[in-house]
Amino acid sequence: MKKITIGEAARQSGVKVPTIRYYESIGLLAEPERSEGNQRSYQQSHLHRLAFIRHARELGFEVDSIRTLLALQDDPHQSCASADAIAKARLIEVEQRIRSLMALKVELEMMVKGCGHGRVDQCRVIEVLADHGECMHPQH
Amino acid sequence: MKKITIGEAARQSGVKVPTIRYYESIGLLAEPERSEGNQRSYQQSHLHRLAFIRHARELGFEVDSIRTLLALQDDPHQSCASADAIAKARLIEVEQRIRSLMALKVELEMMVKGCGHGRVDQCRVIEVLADHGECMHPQH
DNA sequence: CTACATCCTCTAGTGACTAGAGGTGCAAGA
DNA sequence: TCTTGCACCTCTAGTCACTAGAGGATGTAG
Repeated sequence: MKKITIGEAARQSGVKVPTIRYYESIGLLAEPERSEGNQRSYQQSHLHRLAFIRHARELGFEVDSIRTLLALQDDPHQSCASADAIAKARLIEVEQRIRSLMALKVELEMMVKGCGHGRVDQCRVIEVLADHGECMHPQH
Repeated sequence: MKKITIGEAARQSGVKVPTIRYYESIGLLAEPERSEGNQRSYQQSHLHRLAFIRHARELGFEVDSIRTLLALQDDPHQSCASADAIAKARLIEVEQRIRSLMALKVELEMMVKGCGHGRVDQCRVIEVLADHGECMHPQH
């Protein structure tokens, strides 16, 4: 076991140093040993944990969901129904988000296309924003 | 000019009462007149402003961008280049966001599909999160 | 006149960090 | 051995765009 400093852990995991300390403070990452001079000294298991957290955050899972997922990971004999439920809920969110972003994209494209680079009083961007009725996708 | 209370403004604009006060506090919405008893009394112009802000927020514009857009709206003889630039920047963001959400969706679908509803140690959800190498879309 | 909804201001909390102040530890070069 | 200088430490406060709640005033319907 060689000592891994917080900086090294940050480099290897891609999670920033202050963020690692933050994860520790909210109990997402176990407190590591400390050196003589009170500096954090991580082990491989911490790096795995950080990778897990990072990946989950990138996938948009909230810290609370990650907490649940980590607890599940620690107890491999448990049913994975909760993990499945969390992932499914996230999938539904993502699908919803994609749908509304697609609608938004169409609207923004129309705005930008309509803009003749003239003066504001002929500007579609402003006009469309001002009048939602002109919006092609009033469901948002 | 009949008096429009903040509650009425909220109902008509779809912006919540505390949010309207918040917009006033950050200078996004002009301070309205007050009644004898110090209650806010809005005019039609405030409602238009609120509709504009709401729509722009729904489209994901930040408050600062909205501030710029509102300033542009107030001076219709100005060039609309800034409005155009803001909308274009937002469009690029949205396209990027859609791309990464699509990748994410694929990954989540695989996770959920792979989950045999057994125990955690056979669970794809946990496994994929733990090992980014298994991820089909390592660009995120 | 009395309920009662709505309004007021103010402070503090949310999530997930990020920034900065002010100080300590540690390894490498002179 | 000393010193330079980066990396580390803790703590507080700031970010964004709100949201929640306390504690009190106003306005309106019956």
